[in-house]
Amino acid sequence: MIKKDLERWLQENKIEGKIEHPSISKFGDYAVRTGKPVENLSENDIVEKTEFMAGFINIWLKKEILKKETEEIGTEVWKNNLEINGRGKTMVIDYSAPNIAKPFGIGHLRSTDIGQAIYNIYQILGWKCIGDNHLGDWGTQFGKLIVAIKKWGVKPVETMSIDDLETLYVKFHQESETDKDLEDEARKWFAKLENKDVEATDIWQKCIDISIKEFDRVYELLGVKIDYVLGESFYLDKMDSVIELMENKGILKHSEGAKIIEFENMPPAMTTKSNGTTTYFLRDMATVKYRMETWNPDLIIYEIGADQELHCRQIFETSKMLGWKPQFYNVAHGMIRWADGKFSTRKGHTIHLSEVIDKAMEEAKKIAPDNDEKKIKAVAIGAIKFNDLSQDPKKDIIFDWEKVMSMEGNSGPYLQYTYARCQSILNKSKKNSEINVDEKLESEEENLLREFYKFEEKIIEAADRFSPAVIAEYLIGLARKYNEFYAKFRVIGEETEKRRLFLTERTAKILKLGLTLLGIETMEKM
RNA sequence: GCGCCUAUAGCUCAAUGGAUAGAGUAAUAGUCUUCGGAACUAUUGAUGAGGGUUCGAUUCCCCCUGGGCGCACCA
Repeated sequence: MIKKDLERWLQENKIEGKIEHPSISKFGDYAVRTGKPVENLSENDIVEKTEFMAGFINIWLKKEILKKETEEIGTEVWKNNLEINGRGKTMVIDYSAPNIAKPFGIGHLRSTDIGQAIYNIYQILGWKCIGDNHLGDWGTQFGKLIVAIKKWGVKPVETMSIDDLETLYVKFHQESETDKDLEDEARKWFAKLENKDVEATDIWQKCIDISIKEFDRVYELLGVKIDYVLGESFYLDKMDSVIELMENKGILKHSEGAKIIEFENMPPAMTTKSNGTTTYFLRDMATVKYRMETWNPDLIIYEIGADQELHCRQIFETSKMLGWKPQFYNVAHGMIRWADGKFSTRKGHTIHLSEVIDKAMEEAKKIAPDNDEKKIKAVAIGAIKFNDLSQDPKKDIIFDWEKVMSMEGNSGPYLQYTYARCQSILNKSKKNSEINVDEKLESEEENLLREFYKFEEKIIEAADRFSPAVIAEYLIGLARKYNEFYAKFRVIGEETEKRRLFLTERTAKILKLGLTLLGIETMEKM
């Protein structure tokens, strides 16, 4: 990796400071702020020249090394270099986690596609990755659902769709505003469920079956496969031992009939309610314990919305109190909301993912009516995912129909299109791709050559920052540079065909690798 | 009330202490007898307010204002 070599060289010359890519390319490939010039720099394989300006040492890399690094991208050597970063380390990532009996909303999409991208990024960096879909399949919400089904269900549960279930759930909330007894009834039914009541369990199981079927359809559509689906109910028989551990550590307090854990700088977390039923906090603690015992991870990542930031901090802090060793991180992605601020999910006014996909597919069809269904779908999903992935995860997303379906400019389809464009040239040309760095390059060509090697750095940065957006931004920049080049020069039939093929081929390679990391499909033609 | 996040161009986003704050979109004017126009070129346009730290602040600290989320029997 060039950056590592450069760091070594700087050390040899006793130059300290953060190396960075200058804001403008005319200041070189890298720069270090030293404040004063440094004399007698040692000879080196990678540095072509340096120049002191405005407090910076600007550094230009040798084209020979740029060529070598570029050629390596995607090869075994390259993969091996990346893998060194995380070799021997294990991470578990908790993502997607839709709730049973509720359609897959765009909120869960965010968790799903960011989580999957982080998984892919850590994996290419050599980590052993375990994806765990922690389904919301337990809790008082089922008490509510059972009450609603028994009171207002007009057909047998097993024949209901997931939308029917959602409608009933929403109705429960509306009715319970006036009828206060409903909440109590729901809690009683949940207690029955926890005590393995036959009727409650039967209804619960049927709701699970309906939901899983729907989720599988969505994951298939999104091209997402999560290693494990261990919902909350999986931990039912694993909670007692956690309670015992907490008792032994003396961190469990009794308060108003409930069992809680208190923290110094946070509100308390409840493990057991006054009626004896368990909470999702306790199930989450059992989950951490199970993950440790099963996979012994170094790092556990939660890809969960910012609305559960406190809950996550309580889990992390409690784990620390129990002396558990993994590092924890919560992506705490921002909420999706309208431009005017409101996004009322409680009132049943959610946006379902299927609706977004349908609309995006219509849009993709308008642009290219001749494309088959498969390509239309890949473009539509590419647009939707990219919209999510290209923004800093922790910021809220303003939901905008036009932007979600955008297929121009900074968009997934722009990248897919650029890739297809490259492939089209590569398929037409009969020549080998090859670059001779002694030839004088056009500035658009040189811009490309000086962009390729950064890919590796961006993957590492994305992992450090838990932000796939770092890669998304880079790919947009690369595609833009390629299209600038493309608009100005021809490839096929020119004297310079070989080297232009090289630039085209390398651009395509990175776009494909990068999009794959983001979980976005590429196609040869579109 | 307390805690966490957040404020950059008309709109949606970049810039994680550095050089001239970058893109997309919208608007306007162009490029092309297209190796694929889902493209390219050009013009217009921005750091919420006030302090502080620093050689240097969109970035760090304080305060004010606006927005989002959370704060025990939902998950």
